Amino acid sequence: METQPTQAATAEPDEITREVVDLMANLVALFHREYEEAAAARSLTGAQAKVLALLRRGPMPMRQIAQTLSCEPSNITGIVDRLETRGFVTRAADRQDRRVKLVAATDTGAAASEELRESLNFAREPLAALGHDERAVLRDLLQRMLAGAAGPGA
Amino acid sequence: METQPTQAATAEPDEITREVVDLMANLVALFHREYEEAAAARSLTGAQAKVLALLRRGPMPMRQIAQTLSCEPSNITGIVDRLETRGFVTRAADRQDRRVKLVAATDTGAAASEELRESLNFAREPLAALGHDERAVLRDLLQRMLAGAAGPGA
DNA sequence: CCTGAAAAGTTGACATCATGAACCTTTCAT
DNA sequence: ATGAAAGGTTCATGATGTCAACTTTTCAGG
Repeated sequence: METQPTQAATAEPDEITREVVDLMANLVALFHREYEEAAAARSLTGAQAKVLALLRRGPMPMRQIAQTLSCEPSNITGIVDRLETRGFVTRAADRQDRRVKLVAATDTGAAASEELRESLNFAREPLAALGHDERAVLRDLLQRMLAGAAGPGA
Repeated sequence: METQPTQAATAEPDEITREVVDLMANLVALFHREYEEAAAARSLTGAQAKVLALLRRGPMPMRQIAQTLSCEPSNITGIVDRLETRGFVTRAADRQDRRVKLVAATDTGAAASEELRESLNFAREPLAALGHDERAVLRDLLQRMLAGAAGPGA
């Protein structure tokens, strides 16, 4: 199966590409809704849940959080403020560079984040429509799509 | 490796499902970022662009917009207000039911929405890695995933 | 026909998110 | 030692989102 050269990767998308884009848009909307709902069920906002999810791998400087989420550092200040007030994260100065504030999830915060992740049955429902082999095909296709673009959670 | 299934209530997420979910999450993040950027490049917010996109099929009552986007009607009021101020949409009372306000895209609004849609090269980049036949497979898989869930573009 | 309940939108108050400019502290290169 | 640069914060501002209260319109009973 050599890739059918559309020979116009930047010019005009064909019909199938258009359809896939629309399907992705719907999927994105669906995912977003489920994520917000699951977060709200734990009295977290989507943004707070995203930050908390980032901290699963360990403490992280404010700036890095902002870069990962593609937003301004000043925005993160407020989100972390609210998470800190509720006892989900802590702020600590970095030993090496005292300008840096390392944000770390507390046990409570990590538990909430993990719980939320488990409850995210977004894909469980839609994916149930697919068989095992089809899921494998889907995985391979998605992997190749993401191979070129820089993933955020890398 | 805690492959120990704590419970198999509805479906035990196997390894492939888990991988697909993570891939989807990355793809969703990528798509979302591109969408916001493409909208911002036309001085539209994501929410405004979404509403405008909904009107591609024709005029729509406020309430239906709210239901489709899963938010409160009062929220739509503000978004449509701003779109109307910029001349992207119009509000008109329905003939049959004068309580209903039909929101319709102006030519300018429709053009902006279409232009944004065209510029969404999110999929052009990642999808370029796939051949024509593979894109068709992907489309079919996504279609079946969305068939079960209530898609917004229904 | 009249009255009241229900539906569609709007308004207002309020919290969150997001940006940009100005600012403080710390680091680092001269 | 001095000044530039970097990491965070603060402030002002705008957009998003919810909820409660309100207006207008529709519709069902009496």
